[in-house]
Amino acid sequence: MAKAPTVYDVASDAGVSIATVSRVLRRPADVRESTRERVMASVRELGYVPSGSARGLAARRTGALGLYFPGFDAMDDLDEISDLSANESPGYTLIDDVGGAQDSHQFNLYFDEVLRGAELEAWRRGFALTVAVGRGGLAADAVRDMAGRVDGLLVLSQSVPDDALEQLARRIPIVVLASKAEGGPFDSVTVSNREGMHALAAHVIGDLGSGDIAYVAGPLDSPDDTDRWAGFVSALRERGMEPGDVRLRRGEFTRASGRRAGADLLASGDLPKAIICANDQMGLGVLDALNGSGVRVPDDVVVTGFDGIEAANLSSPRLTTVHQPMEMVGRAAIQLMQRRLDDPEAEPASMRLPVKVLLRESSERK
Amino acid sequence: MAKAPTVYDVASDAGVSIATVSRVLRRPADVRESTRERVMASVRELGYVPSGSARGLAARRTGALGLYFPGFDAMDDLDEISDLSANESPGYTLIDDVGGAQDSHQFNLYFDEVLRGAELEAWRRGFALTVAVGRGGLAADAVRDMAGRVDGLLVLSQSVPDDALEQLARRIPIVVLASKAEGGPFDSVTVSNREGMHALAAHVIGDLGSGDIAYVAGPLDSPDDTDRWAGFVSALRERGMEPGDVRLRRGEFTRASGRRAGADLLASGDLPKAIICANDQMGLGVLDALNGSGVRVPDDVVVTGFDGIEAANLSSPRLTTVHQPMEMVGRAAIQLMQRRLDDPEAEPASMRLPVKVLLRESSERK
DNA sequence: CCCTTGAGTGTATGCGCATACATTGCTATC
DNA sequence: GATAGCAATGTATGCGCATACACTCAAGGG
Repeated sequence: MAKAPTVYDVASDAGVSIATVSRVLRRPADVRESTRERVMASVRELGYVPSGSARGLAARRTGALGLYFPGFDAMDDLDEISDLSANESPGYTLIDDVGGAQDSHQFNLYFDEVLRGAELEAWRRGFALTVAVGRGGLAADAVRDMAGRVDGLLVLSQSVPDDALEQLARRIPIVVLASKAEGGPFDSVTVSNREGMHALAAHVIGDLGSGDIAYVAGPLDSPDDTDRWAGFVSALRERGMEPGDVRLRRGEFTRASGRRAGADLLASGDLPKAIICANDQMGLGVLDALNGSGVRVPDDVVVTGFDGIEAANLSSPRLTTVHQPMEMVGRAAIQLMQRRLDDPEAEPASMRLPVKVLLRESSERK
Repeated sequence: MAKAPTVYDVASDAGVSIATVSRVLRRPADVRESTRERVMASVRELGYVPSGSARGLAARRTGALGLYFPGFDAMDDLDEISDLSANESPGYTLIDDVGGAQDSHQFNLYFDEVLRGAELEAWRRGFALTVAVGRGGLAADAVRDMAGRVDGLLVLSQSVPDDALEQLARRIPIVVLASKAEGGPFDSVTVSNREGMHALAAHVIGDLGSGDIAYVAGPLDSPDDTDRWAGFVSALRERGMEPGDVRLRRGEFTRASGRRAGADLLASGDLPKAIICANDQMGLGVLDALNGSGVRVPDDVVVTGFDGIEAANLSSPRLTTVHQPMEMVGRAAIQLMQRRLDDPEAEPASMRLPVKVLLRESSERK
């Protein structure tokens, strides 16, 4: 790895000054064509690549945006993969997976899709995108480090302590994703959790006629859960019902906890007419429990989820759900960031993205 | 956004020199504790965040690694999401999705998982990870820009023109993912495509007894397809069969092309005993075609896929497949990069990662 | 023929940090 | 009590680029 050539090398090779080299790269129109070609030839010949650090320092902008997500502390089973001698192994393992768990680690699909949208939009605008997933307790440090190297920061709500965030906001624009509160001090992107659940619940209740309903909620500290519950309650009230009229169970947004909730309801010997779940994983878990017991969905019980994950589209019956536009969340965040960079003084804005209520076989009789 | 404080501001606030400030942050042990605390207090008070650009320039390393993936040109339907007034909308759309397509855009799950692995491993090593997805014809430019801002580049095979890559390799370490050829000039990570398909095919053929087999291949220009075919052929030969003894169809790695292949085989009126597909999407397509026609899988026909995507775990019957360790690919790539950064003169190395052959209901009779 | 004008290029500087080297003030040593 | 030795800190410099400003030169105007 020879020492990387710099503007100086290119300049002397092409017989011009470094200013001209820089201009050829940044404002080609300002340079005579013959000069430009000479410089470009040297650039190619030397394999010159401008230093991002030097550019960033001189121009006072890095041209990169940062995306920070909270991680799952648990996943850090930190084994080295192997030494290179792995090449000697047979290269495969035979596994009898018949009857294997249909459960699956689909845990951070949320991250994946948001990232994809953010990357797309960042690319369109000429930004690089740097990603970091928080792990362990060093969120504040990690995000701080990131803040030093980007022009703007996209942060998932709750992933960074509020005080640390406000600190950073003094230096660098911040957009909060999936913020619980619109109208905070930051630009933010939210999803119509509440409206979506309201629409879904209203539909289910309206179809049913009867009010015999169970609600499988998520953890108490989840803002998503709070919003969805609020939407559900408002739909109830429209029908003259109260939260007290509903059988409420609380899970952890996991398929296993959905299975438990479903089994409990079965065991009670008195199934409700509908089981509304605060997310898809739990909805799928409920389906698991019911499918194993001869109960027919949707004929005996209607089941719904929330999120619109892929597995909800592949279950049988397919799960009625509310699809969150996760990729759009990423894209919208970058758009808000662009706006903020263009006009640092603008009032904090909030984008609320629409959801799609997908009525499928788990709730619709043909 | 007040002007960001610098080392100079912190130094004067704390009554020390900038060298001391820098030391407090980088080599705390070299500074007396009382001084250190004074400096840290100023850092906190001023909300100081070190400039990544300046650090990178002075230290000659950016502390970031880059991950470059080819994109899907088609996906760029570049609509602006909306103005901020979207907040006035109802926030949801009701969609009757009964009988909706179970097909799904699972297109860049590969990207997602590799990224996740790379991010994890980069984080462990204190690197930031910058991602870019190539779009349009500017791969060389985009990757060049990226090269200027990272200490090392991970590149998916085929995503960057070879000459551009070799150019860059003179300046910056490069690791190629899913390289077709081990033993090239670059460090690379590959997956045991060939060995996996060999094992799977040998298992199927052995079970079957008979040799009546169809193979649904992918596009001719796919290195993955080439390797898998090679593994398949070697398994055939072990049984004394030749490629000519097999019915070969070629698809495009899509579910639709799998459906077509399945329909064709059905229409021939003479189903083979096994249909080996070069990827899961096509395998699922074949299942789609067969499921609609009363043919029983695996009793009448065995069907297999390759890749281990989630949908293959959720189909009915569940699809026997070969699972690629995509997250491991990302992790291994970072490990190779670390090694290369530690020892720039090391011989190019290649890691071949093992796959898992997952025998499931589409090939196994109980 | 002198002056103005503008296109094209060069010179000089600063961006914010890390770090080699110099300096200071102690303590330990004899 | 003089000196070597070390810990703690300061001074000065360069990293590679963008860019404000200065300069040159040729064409056009008076």
